[in-house]
Amino acid sequence: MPELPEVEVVRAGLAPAVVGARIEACTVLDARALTRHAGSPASFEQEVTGGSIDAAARRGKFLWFPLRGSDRAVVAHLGMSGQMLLREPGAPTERHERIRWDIVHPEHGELSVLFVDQRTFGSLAVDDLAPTPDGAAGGWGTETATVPTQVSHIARDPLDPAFDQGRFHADLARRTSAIKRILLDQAVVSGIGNIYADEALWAARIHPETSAASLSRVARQRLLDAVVAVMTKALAEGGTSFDAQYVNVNGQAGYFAHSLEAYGRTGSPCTRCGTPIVRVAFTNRSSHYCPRCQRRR
DNA sequence: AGAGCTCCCTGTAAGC
DNA sequence: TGCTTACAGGGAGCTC
Repeated sequence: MPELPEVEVVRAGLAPAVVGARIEACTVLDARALTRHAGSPASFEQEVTGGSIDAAARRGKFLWFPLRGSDRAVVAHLGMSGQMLLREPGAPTERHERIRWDIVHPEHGELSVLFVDQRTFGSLAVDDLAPTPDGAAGGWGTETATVPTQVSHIARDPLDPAFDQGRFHADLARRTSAIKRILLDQAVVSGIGNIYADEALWAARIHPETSAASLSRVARQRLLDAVVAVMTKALAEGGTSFDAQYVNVNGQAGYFAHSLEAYGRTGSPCTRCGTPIVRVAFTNRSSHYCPRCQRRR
């Protein structure tokens, strides 16, 4: 499932191909990919066609592509199964392809950008860009201090140079919910999904059901450091280089799977203490943790 | 405002 | 073997 490291791999893979490119044609194959778009599929196609992409930006799990001279951007969220793929022009339709752009890049020539999404939780939309309240760049991949209105409520992610550590500490100290729920709240800290939440809690030796407010400042910082460490490591292992001939930008997870310590390791020994990792239900999801290293307080 | 729940969707895998 | 059910889960939106 694409979380921050996977989405960043997609952003970094797309950037050399799409920044500076002009969208010559846009085809919506499935309107369900436009659930966040305010207008009709025809209006999406019309507005995107002819647009030139100025940047490939990301905050948390959201991507956006500012359109030149318009104060508007195409916003993309991959949901659970979304992919953005680069293909040669005229490439056959993918099984779950929802939207396609035919672009022309001044250096790389013609390419197709495919939005493919099996479970349709992802979407594209055209949205207004609004100034950031803190005046810093909107996210990775852009120096412009704007962010799409759909993304404005999303907190900066922990890898963002303008991430507000003080606000992170204050939010955790104030919230009484389980720390895992708070980690997954994109308005508190963005980019974390179920996998990296479990990994960071394991690394910081914190039980997922611990009340956020009960954590000491030291524990909060240890957790934040763990989030940064696990995401940085995942990103480094997933980094891919741009291939001008045939670019395959793949949003699927899995490359980091061999490094996982908690997620998906139910019954396997904790690599720190040997105790079997347990799995418990958690708000329609699962939590994986070591019952010995991550004692409930 | 915060907490906690449902819903959206499809493919895979486990269970009977 | 074939059907049914559980499960994966991001984030909007709802109620209390």
